[in-house]
Amino acid sequence: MDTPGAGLGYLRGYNDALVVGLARTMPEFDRASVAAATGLTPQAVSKVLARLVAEGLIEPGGVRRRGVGKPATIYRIVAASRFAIGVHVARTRVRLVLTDLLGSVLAGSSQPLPADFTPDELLTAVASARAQLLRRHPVDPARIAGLGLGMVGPLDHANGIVRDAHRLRHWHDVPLRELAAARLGVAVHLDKDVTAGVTAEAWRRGRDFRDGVLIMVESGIGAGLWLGGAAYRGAHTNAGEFGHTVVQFDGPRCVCGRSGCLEVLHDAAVARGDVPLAARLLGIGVVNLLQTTDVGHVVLAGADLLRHRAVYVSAVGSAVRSQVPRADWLTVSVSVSALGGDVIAAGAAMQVLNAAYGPPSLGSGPG
Amino acid sequence: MDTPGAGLGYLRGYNDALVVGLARTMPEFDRASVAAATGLTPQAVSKVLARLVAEGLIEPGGVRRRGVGKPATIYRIVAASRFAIGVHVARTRVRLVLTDLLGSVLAGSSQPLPADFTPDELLTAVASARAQLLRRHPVDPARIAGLGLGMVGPLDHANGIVRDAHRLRHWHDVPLRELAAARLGVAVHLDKDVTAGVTAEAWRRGRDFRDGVLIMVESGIGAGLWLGGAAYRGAHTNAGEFGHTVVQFDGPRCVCGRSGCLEVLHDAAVARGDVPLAARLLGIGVVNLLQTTDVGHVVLAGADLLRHRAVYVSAVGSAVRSQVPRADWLTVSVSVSALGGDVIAAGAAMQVLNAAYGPPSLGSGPG
DNA sequence: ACAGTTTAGCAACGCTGTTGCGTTATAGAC
DNA sequence: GTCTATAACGCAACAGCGTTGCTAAACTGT
Repeated sequence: MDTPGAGLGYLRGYNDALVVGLARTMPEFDRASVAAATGLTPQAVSKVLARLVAEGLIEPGGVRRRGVGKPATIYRIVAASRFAIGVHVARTRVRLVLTDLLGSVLAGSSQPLPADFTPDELLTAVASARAQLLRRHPVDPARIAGLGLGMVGPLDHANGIVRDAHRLRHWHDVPLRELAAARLGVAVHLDKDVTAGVTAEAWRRGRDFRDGVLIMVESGIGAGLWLGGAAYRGAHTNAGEFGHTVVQFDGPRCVCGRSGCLEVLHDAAVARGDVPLAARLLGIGVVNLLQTTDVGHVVLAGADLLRHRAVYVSAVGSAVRSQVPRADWLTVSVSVSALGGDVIAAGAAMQVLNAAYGPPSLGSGPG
Repeated sequence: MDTPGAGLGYLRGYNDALVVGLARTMPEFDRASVAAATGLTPQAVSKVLARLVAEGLIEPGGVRRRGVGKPATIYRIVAASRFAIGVHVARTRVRLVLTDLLGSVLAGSSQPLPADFTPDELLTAVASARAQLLRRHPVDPARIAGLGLGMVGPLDHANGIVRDAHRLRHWHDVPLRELAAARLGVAVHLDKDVTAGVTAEAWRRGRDFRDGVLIMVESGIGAGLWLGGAAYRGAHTNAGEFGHTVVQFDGPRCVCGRSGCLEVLHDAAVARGDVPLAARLLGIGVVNLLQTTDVGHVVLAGADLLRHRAVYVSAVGSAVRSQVPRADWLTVSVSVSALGGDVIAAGAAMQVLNAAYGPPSLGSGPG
């Protein structure tokens, strides 16, 4: 990958994204508060706000009187100015959601998938679900920023190619991003399901969520990583293969070839009906992840986890409280995604929004 | 932390750093190759090169004839244009090195530390070792970019405060960066030892080293993380506490309170004289780390590891080859740091260089 | 000697955020 | 009712970034 030089366009995109980011989490804001939060001069903020108003992303709405002096103009984000469609490709069905610029889910639609579905069968199902979705909740097509796909890896995010989707035949080196863009006629984003999921949390929570992970338990265990204010995918889009970290090195053999993987132990406990043990094991894995990445937020998700939601939250929460070294400054929040079972699909949509209205990427190589 | 807006100064710093980064790894280069590598126009590269020549960081040296046409001017980095001093604070001694802009170690100097040394005793030892170092290898003081400190955590990198250095009394909430700057009269950088170490590898290897970890085995096991082209420290400068990840959840109790930590198992094996087992355990931990972070480079370091260097390299290498899912695109390099026992001190020096001549930081929040 | 090719750099330009300062709208005092 | 202090807004000029257009310079090959 090249390390591109930066020009004025990068600057504009970055500062615009900074303001959009503030706008997402503040119900209303004025010029002064943006200037204070960004360090930009009020005059520079005026120019940014003018650009965003021209694009329709924000709108002025009333004034704020703070005693003496001319009242400040108040701005609000226009949630319905942009939309995105997110797709969660699971093993037996595909789930689509429509979100607005705030990341709110407006509507959803599902389609079953044939066993061992092909790329073509997937795209047929997506096209049909999209039509149903937009019938159910019509929006101006010009305002749809694009369509995001979240699915199981391994895949190559940079080039939009599915390498070898786990437990799916017909899915070796499939250039899905291009196929989908051609078939559906929109800009397409392809990423791992868990990375899409953590993007949903980051987009909705804003700048507080600089470092976080999304733990997904749903036919396997994976983690989506958001590190230093951006999705982290690793050198080969393979980061977060959290289920295949060993927590009992002399334990039972896993399908991946290693012994005592978190996933094999967890699934065995679930199979025996011992969900509390499964949740405790997940807690050990989560604390391992915290020791390694030191993130501030752990978000739990996935159909298999949500089925025993209370058990998992309690086990992971107490693991974090008791097994992370005690220090008042070492704070970690543990929660279940507010998006529930839609988090992956919604996150796929928000990856599209993040690409268009989030900070531009640089490939910032060292020195 | 604020998320600062970006101005023209950021742009300049970023593009300058891009070129310095190329210059570090290319023995000689011309305008065209920089333009191709960065995507900047040749004219923009001319301006950057002129700035860097004016600063003395690079110099023109001869021409390159490529057949017909006017020969291209070739440039070289001036290794001796800048220097930095790096300090590795260990439990019983302090090690200083002097490096140049390329990250080459020019000279070293050590001092013993009293048992349970205080901040003041440390700074006295550093001042004395620095005097010795500069007597041994005199350099223009104006060319010394600063002094970096690498030591055991937990600490607060952003504010330069040692929180609770592990197994050291007198080290609670010590504002060491300010104390050292006042005492030594130079710009000071404070970071965890392992983060300094991985910075050394990144600074010397350049843009190939976008994602890598440095594994250090030296009175404990830790990892320094370099993710996405920058040091990754986590939300509380506590990332990389790799020794306290559990690899045998029903294993023996560790000092940290958890059971079956990598470190407690590893140290027990070493204590029994079973270094091969210790190395195998480290290999399991390294593969766990790879599953989580998917980095392209694993660098081994630390006095306890170097003592049995061949055993560790072989065990970790074969673990990576046999336990990471086989795929031709999933390439990981495993090596021992070429800097040997100086990697932490040298890395602390390179953190200073990276701050001054590496890419400026943004705190790029999402959206 | 000349043509063709490649590199270097001056000058004008568009765009970024910044600075200086005049304009506008309010609350409070007279 | 009028005036003054205050706070926010925004026009205009500006410095500095990379870009574009073009000319000059330095080489090889004919």
